[in-house]
Amino acid sequence: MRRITIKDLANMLNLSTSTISRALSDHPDISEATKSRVKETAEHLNYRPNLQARFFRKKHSGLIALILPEINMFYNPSLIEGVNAAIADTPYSLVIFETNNNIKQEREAIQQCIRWAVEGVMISVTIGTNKYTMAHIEELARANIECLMYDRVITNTSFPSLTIDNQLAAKKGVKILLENGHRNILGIFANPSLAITVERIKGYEQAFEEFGLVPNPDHVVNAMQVDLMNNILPVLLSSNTFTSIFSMTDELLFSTTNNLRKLNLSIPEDVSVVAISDGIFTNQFYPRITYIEDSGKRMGQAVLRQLIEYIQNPSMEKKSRHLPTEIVYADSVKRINIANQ
Amino acid sequence: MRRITIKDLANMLNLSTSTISRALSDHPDISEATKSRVKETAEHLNYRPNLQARFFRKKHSGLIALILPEINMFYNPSLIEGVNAAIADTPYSLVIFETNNNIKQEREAIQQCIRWAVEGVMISVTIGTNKYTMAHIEELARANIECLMYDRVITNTSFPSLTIDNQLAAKKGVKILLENGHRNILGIFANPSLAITVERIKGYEQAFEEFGLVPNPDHVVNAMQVDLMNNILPVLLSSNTFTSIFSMTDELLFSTTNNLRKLNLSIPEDVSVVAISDGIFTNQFYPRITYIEDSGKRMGQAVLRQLIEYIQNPSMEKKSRHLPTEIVYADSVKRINIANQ
DNA sequence: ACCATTCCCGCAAACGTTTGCGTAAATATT
DNA sequence: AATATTTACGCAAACGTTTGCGGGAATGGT
Repeated sequence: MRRITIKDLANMLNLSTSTISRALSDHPDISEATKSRVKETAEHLNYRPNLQARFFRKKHSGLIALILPEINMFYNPSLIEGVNAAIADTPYSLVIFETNNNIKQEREAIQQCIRWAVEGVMISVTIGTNKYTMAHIEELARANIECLMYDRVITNTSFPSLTIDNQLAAKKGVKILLENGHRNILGIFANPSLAITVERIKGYEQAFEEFGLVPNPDHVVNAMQVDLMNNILPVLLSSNTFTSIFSMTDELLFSTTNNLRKLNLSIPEDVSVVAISDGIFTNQFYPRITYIEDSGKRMGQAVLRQLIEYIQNPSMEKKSRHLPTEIVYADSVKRINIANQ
Repeated sequence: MRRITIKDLANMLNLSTSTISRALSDHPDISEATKSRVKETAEHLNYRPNLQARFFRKKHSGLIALILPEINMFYNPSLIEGVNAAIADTPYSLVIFETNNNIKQEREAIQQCIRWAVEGVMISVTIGTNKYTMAHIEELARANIECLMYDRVITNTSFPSLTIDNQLAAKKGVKILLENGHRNILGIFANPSLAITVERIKGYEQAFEEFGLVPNPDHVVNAMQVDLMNNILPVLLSSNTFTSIFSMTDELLFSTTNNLRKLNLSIPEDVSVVAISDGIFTNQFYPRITYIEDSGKRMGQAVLRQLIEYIQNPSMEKKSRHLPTEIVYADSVKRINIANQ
C-alpha cells in the first residue's frame, strides 16, 4: 500500500519518468495518444504528485503565510475567510500563525516562514512591533520573501501595506454624529502605540475641526483591554453628558453595548453610537448599528491578491495602498437639537 | 545572496555533508569539538535547514491540517487559538482549511491534504457530510493519514473523535432551568442533520424525563440560520408563555439576545437563559449568562495532542473520547414559582 | 533518393538532506 | 605487544520530481 509515484507509472506503461512527468503537465513534446494513456492510468491508480518533492525540486514551497496578532471574535475570522476564498483558485496553500500579540512569538513565526521557505507573508503586527523592533521582519527581505503588511501596519517603512484610510474612516464616522447635532462625542480607541489607533484618533479630531470645533482631549479614551473598559466607561458615562459614542473597533463596540446596558442606557434613545466595523456584529445586533465598513473578508481577498501579484512579478513597484470605505446607515444614531447640550 | 546549505558549511569547514548534518542534530558519532565548530559557523552564517528537502527525504511533511466548516465569531477562533498554542512546542506546522459548510470544498481540502502528505487531519465536518457521503474522509485512511474528528463529528464510524458529551451538557443546562422552577423552556437548536444537534436535543428531553416530566416537542426549535431565528423567535415568544430559553450554541445565543431586546424582554427578569458556550461571549455579555462550558481553546489543545499521539504511535488503539464539561453559574437565571405558570 | 525538419521520447543530472555502511585512527583489553 | 573495541568521520545512495540535452524515427521538401 505504498504511495504510487511517477516511477510506478513509468514501469507499468513502459515509458520513462520524464515522459510521465511531461505527459501529466501537458508538455507539447508528448503525443496526445500517450498523454491520454498516462492520464488515464494515473487517474485509475489514484496517483497524487508528491508536492514535497515537486516543490523541493522546483525550489519553491507553494506556501503563503498569514501572521496575525490574535484570532478573536471580530474582524480576523472574516479576514481569514477572505484569504481562504481568494487562495482557493491559486496553486498556493495557506499557513496561519497567531502571535498572541507577543513580539517573541512573532519572531518565531517569521523564523518558521524562512525555514519553510514560504513565498510570501501577510502580516498584521503586534503592539510591540514598531520601526525600531522590526529586525525580524527585515530578515524576510534578506531571505527574498515577499512581505505585505495589512490592518495593523508599521508606517514609513520600505514594506508595502494595505489598509483602509484609517483617518478618513474615523472622520467619516464622527462626522455622522456631528451632522446629527451631537457635540459631546466619546471616542473609544484601542492601544495608542498602534499606528492604526493614532490615525483613527486623528480622524476623530479632524472631524471636529472641519466643523469649526475644537475636540476635547478628555473625550478621547484609550481602552486597551475589556477590563479597562468596564472600569472606565461607567465612570465616564455617569459623570459626563455624552450624547454619543464613536468606537474604533467592533471589539470595543461590543464592550460598549454591554456597559450601556449595565447603566440602563439605550441605543439610540439615550446614547447614539457609530463604529468602524467589519459589519457582522453591527448588522446582527439590535438595534442595528451605523458603521463605517472595514470588511475583513474584503481585506483578506485584497491582501492575498496583492501579495500573489508581488510574488509572480517580483520586479514590480510596490507601494502602499488604501481600500475604500463606505458608510452603512442603520438605527443607532438619533438626531438631537444642538442647543439641548 | 543564495541560501546557504549544508554543502556550503561542509566546504568551509573541510568536512563532509554527512558530518555537518550529524553535528547539527547532535549525533553521538560526532565529537563535541566539531559539533561546536559546526554549530558556531552555522549560527554565524545564518544557516536555515531547507525543510522541503528535509521532509522530502524523511518522507514526512511536518504538516498537520485543521479542517473546519467555518470561522465565525464563536468557538472556532478560540479553537484555533488552542491548536496554535499546543502546536507551538511541537515540530509540526499547522495548515487550516475552511470548507464554508460545503462538502465539495471539504473534498477539495482533503485532496490538498493528501497531495501535501500532511501527517494528520483534525476535522469538523460540514452539514452535508454523513456516514453515506464520507468517501473522501475514508480516502485519508487509505493514504495512511491519521484523522481525528472533533466537535461536529460523524458517529458510528471507524474514525476516532473528540467531543464533549453533548447529551450530558444539554441535560445539565436544561436541568438548571428546571431546578429553578422553569417548565416552559424554549430549546433553540441548530441544524438537525448534525449529530451534535440530535444529541443535544436528546439531552434537553432527558432533563425533562429525569424530572418526571414530558418534554413538549413544540418547544424544540431548529433555527438553521440567523434569518430564521429573526422570523421564528418573535412569533414563539409572543404567542407562548416561555419563562426561559436554552440555547445550544453561542451563535444562537447571540441572536436570541438581540431578539429579546427587540421584544423588550430582559434577562433574567422576563426570560431566564442558559446556553452551551465557549465562555467568551457569555462572560463579557451583560448580564453574564449562565452556561455549560464547551471551551474551544481547551478542545483545540486536546484535539491536537491526541492527534500527535496517534501520529507518533500509529499502532495504538484509537477510540472516541469525551472532554468533561462544567457549569458556570452567572446572572441569567431567575428562580420562579412553579405554580405561577 | 537525399537532406532538413519535426515529432516523441529517453538519459541523466540536479535539488538539499539524511543515513547505512565502511574504515582509519585512537583507545581499551588481555 | 597483539588483539578487540570504540571513536569520529567520509562515501555514496536515496527520496520523487523536473528539465536540458540528445537522438532515433517519422515526415516533409526538393
